[in-house]
Amino acid sequence: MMTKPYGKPGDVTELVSSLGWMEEDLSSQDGDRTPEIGGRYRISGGSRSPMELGSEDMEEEEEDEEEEAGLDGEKAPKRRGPKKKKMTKARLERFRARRIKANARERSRMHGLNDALDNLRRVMPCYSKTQKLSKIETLRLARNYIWALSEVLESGQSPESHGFVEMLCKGLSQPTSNLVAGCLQLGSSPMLLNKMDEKCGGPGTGVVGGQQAHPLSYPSPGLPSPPYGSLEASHLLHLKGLKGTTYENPSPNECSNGTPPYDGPLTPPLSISGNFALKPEPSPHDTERNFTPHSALTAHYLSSHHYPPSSMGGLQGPQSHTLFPASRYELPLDMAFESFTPSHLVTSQMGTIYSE
DNA sequence: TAGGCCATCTGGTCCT
DNA sequence: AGGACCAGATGGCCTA
Repeated sequence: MMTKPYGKPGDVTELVSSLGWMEEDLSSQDGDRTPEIGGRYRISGGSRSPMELGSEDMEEEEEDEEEEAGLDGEKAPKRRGPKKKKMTKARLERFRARRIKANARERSRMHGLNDALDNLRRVMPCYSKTQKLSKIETLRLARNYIWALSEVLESGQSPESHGFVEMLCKGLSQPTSNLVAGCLQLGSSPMLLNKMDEKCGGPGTGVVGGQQAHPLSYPSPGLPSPPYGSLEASHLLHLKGLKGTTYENPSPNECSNGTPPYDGPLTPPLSISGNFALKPEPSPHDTERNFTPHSALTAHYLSSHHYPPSSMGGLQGPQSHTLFPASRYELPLDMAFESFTPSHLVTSQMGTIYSE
């Protein structure tokens, strides 16, 4: 996949040529994601670019000559801090090489972050490959989703209730709220559509998590038409069918849809849906923290194990001894959004999920 | 065209 | 020294 080229002004080629750089094939640093324009690497051309600063000193061949403050003027204010060493050619080259490597790492890091966000999007109540939630909306919805699910567990509120939808939509933008509301209204009037073609199980199978999924879609009046308003069926199905569901967790890689499998350690919220509970005994696979988008299974598990709501704050179940430090799992998603105080339910569950 | 969102570059800070 | 992480800056793309 080739991402869009950098939109930055300034072509490093000039700088490279001025330095005597060979045109490097930078693709080795970042795979196919290396941005190129016309085969040339582009970098920012900010006014403070060290490249430009350095280029002025390039003529200097003296090695590491210290600048004498006051050489250029008796009134010149003395600079504080470490004296800047002159950018010799060698130093400049090292600097650039470092910078390019750092840029590649940073790109890679951000791609990883985006991949994680994509994984998060996939477990949201409404997921569309074509109309992605923005990053901020994804986080907001995730927070609300956790909150709403905890309410389902704690108060027995129906996931089909108006309140559930309201919780999900709290603080979301209008379009996202419409999307979520539209998706969840499906719960009472599902329509069969082979939406699962783009989900797990391949075209027509509709198999999600070992169950026969009922692909849902929502042609909501006044709402953006699908796929904007498409629904990840498994969520609602599990929300609706918390009782008596036999669940076999598929491999995390089974739901790839052509996207890279998610094989890294899961962040706690994502792991709500892991097969944490149905295998009391740690298996060799437990360390992989299998992941499937069926968050409501947590509810299923907890309810089937008769965890009273009162115990959620200090989980008294068989695995309560494995609770993780609360500080680590206290929903950082809250962040700068409006005040949000979910029960400790989810936090407590995390300890269970991750018991090893 | 303004505003939202995004990808990227960059320099600073902290840590190993 | 080098990597991870972060926040600010910048510019492109898209949509209302």
